[in-house]
Amino acid sequence: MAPSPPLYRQVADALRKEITSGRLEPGAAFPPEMEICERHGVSRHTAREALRILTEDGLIERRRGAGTVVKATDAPAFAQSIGSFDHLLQYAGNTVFEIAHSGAADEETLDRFGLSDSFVRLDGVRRVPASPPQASVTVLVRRDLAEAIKISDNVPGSITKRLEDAGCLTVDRVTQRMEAVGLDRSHAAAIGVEPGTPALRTVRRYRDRTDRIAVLSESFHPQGRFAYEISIDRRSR
Amino acid sequence: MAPSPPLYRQVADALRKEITSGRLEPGAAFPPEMEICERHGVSRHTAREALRILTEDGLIERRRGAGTVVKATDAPAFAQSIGSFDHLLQYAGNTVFEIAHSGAADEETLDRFGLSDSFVRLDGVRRVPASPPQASVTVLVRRDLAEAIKISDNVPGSITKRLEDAGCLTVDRVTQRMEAVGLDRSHAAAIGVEPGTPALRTVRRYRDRTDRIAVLSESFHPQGRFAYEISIDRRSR
DNA sequence: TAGTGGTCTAGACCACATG
DNA sequence: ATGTGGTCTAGACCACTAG
Repeated sequence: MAPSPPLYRQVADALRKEITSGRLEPGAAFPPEMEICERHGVSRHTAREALRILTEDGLIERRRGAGTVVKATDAPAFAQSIGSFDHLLQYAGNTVFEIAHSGAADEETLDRFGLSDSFVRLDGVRRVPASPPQASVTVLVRRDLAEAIKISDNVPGSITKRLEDAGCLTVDRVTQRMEAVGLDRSHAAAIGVEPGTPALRTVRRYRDRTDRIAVLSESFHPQGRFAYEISIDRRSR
Repeated sequence: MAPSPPLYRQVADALRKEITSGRLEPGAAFPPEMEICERHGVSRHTAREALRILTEDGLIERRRGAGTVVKATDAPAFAQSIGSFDHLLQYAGNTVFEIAHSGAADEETLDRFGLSDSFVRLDGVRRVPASPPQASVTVLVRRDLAEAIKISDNVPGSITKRLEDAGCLTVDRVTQRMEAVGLDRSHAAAIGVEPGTPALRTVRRYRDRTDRIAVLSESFHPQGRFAYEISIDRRSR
């Protein structure tokens, strides 16, 4: 005989069906705890445990005093977990950002990335010391942040990590865009390959708690020197 | 006056320090619930609530009967949440996988991807009907799965979704690898571009609950027709 | 067999939002 | 003022693991 699942899970599954079946639209009021206790004949603790599951699945939203409302009709089924920036960046810890030029970012550059604040621009390559460059990199740092730290010609690790360690920035969200391009002359020259060589262009926008862009990086990884890997797991239920 | 945080959070923070300070190594035994109750003068429910937080942060691991052990000394700070396969694939819902050739996958192909089981190979393109192809695609489906469903020449959406909907597969983990390449003649011809055109090569491995590879897809997105975007948020604490 | 974590009940007080 | 969800206690029984 299959052992029956715990009570709170049975209640959660019953409630989940109310939502995923479409009988409860997003925004609709959800029954209060006491009603669930009575309807399913369970204690409040058990009902709350069930509601906790639905909350963690993102199906409902609860507010003290106000009540519970339906938030979504289906739950995200997969999650990628990332341990640190270094993991996100997927650079070996021993790579260095070697800066060849720096200065204020011009209007055209800011326009190209849709930036409105004032930024400092750093151009260079990323490599393991004494190895061929892995990528040609441009980093734009918001001026107030760039002034808060000293940036030398050789930055081990990443600029954002430096900013976070210095306490001037907490990154709250990163968006990343990747596409294939052929390298133009300047990027090709920077990393010593032929113009037109296929490359992975990656643009990352780092946002702070106010959702303002704090740092933007654009990098070009030529064919054969880099691959980006992610693993996505089904959420444990 | 700042209101003091709830008891269970205070206990959780105290316990967390025990771990992150390094006084408790990964693998070390963690105090049992009753000891925490006595040490902090709280009820078992409150202690459990604190332990739940540490569990969700991945800092400890609990096993009924066996006890609690330290799992890691720091918690993943970022998480990417993905709502569905369609979101993962980032194809518009109306794209179609048009199959040009199909048959058993040959030894060389299996070797190239490190596969040991027997697979069926499908070659074709992905596109919005009546538009230029977005990508040249090869899909390898494990033979037992391919035989379980009927595969026509035009598959709307994705093969894995089809398999999941039919109930013959539950995908538990997807790994994805992306890099830039120049297109070879056959892929270039399939999507009507010049050989050597830069393209984003994406290989996805879909694994079932036993961690066996169920489906593998390789796609080539030429320059300008596709960009891959992800957003990663700091975990709310 | 002893001790652990998992589930469940009954009851209480509180903070907060809404009418 | 009422009802909501958030926190907390005290106590109980059970399933499981390990010595």
